[in-house]
Amino acid sequence: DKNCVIFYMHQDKHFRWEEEKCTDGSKWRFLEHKGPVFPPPYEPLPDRVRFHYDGKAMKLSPGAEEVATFYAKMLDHEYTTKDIFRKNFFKDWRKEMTSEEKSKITELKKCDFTEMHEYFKAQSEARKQMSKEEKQVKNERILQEYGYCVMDNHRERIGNFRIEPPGLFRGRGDHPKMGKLKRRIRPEDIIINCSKDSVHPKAPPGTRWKEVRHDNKVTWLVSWTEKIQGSIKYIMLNPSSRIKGEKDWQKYETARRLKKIVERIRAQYREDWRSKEMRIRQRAVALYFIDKLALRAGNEKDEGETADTVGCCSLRVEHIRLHPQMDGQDYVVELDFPGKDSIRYYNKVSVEKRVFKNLQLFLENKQAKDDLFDRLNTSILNKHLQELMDGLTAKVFRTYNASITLQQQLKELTSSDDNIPEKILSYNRANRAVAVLCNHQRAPPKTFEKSMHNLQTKIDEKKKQLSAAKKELKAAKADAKTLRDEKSKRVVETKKKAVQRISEQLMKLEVQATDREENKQIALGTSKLNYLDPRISVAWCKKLGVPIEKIYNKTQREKFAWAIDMTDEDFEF
DNA sequence: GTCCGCACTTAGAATAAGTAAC
DNA sequence: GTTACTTATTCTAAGTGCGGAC
Repeated sequence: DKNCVIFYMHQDKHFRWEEEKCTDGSKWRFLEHKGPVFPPPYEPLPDRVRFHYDGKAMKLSPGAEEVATFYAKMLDHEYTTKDIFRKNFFKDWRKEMTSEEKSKITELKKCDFTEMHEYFKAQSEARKQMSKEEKQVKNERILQEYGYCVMDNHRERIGNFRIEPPGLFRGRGDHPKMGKLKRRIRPEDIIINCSKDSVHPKAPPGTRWKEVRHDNKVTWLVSWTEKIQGSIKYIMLNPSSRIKGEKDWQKYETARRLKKIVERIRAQYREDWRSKEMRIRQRAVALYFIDKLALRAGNEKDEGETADTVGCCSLRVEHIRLHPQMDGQDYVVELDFPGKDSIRYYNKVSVEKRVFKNLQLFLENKQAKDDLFDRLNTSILNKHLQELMDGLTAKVFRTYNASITLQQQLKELTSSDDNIPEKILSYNRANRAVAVLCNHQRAPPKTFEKSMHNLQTKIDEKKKQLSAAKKELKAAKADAKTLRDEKSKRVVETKKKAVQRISEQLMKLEVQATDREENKQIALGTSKLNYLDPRISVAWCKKLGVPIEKIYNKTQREKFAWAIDMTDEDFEF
């Protein structure tokens, strides 16, 4: 049966497999869990920790105090300097005040939260001082009780089994709702999903769930509606689970099917650049961007509710500039737009003449705020892609291009003669090429300069050590030449080994420095976790004798257990 | 087509844990 | 043992894409 999926996975060293998946869209047959873990209730501040308004100490009602602490905790965060954040916070805070407080506290800038801030800083300091065991015993107990569920005969790890604690909404970029109050979630807000014939999770004493349902067409265990955006939040399984692993595997198999026909698709969209129909030209140019530049699809977003970010289909005139000539290249397209998480995408790319001419056409008679692709959206694009290949959507191109790039780069950069640190540097460089393609950026770590400096100091020291060791070797050799006895020969050998060891250490440090410098603003984790077929990495490790632990940490090995299990060194993406 | 609800993947930041240096 | 820094894990926001109602 084609629809049957056989899934192999190691867990607890027992070979485990699932087969005969149902084809009716059901995701499980049995599901039992203990429900979510709620954050602890609010603990009022001790009286000595005071809030000041307009220079005077003021005791707040518990409700108002709790919301004030959310702000106090963020005092040294940039958020609290932003107007929108402050405005949204103050508005929602006032809703929690008694009428007396409301009439007194009328301006945020007269509020002084510093004592509260200091108090929380001291608390988190104290928490750090707690012994390892103290923290772990409690965490471990909760993890064992709530961190696992049973799904179809297997005990599976749950991803996020804790309910999000109340706080202030931290939207990314220029988010219009940043600073708004994220209310405490109550059991009455929560929907439980589990098997009818399982032991249902108990709501905390004196409370009840909003609903208990038994829907095996979905994978979530717990859900609730988040009131700031009105979206639904879920508790789902850990990436190491069968249900996630299988889906992940499927994702890469879809990308591999794209590989087989991608040249045909490319030929077609190039053909479509000449279409008589505007909608087809737009579709073809957008697809070219998605394929060549690994752009995201770009769904529409509700204006005013979210930060203004775009993807391919939602690009506007203001995000693109055309340069017939630039830096010695023809037909240069300059793209500059805020992407997912408001990360800036900036790129100058030389394109084919037809693409350039089409873009000129799309821009004609338009204003800065107008859509570049006015006859296109993600739904139209994906419908077209679906016709080209079963399961093909815009994001499959990102997966495909990321994985194929890793495979090519690994081939290009690594040689079996390299030593392990060199191989790992090459792996990281291949990974980096993908991260650059996918525009995975990070803020340079706060300690970056210092840590680079420290590393350089280490390198300098190691260099001194090396020259000293070389000197000693030379002297030993001279001794051996004159004395010609066994003992001095042995000394030469030891010194030789020392030189070798130290120069190896130096090389390692230098490689590390290069790696770190090149990684300053680039985040490798996202591509490694979400875009790179793990079988490419596993095969590479096997072929070149690199231990898998050098590439994947424990969590990653758990997530990719299926790939580690099934892949031999000949695997080709 | 358009809109909307829903479920799921992808994302960088924040925080915790681990480790090396002192 | 403590501190300083690195790495792993957690957190939750922000995307994608599907399907159904109109």
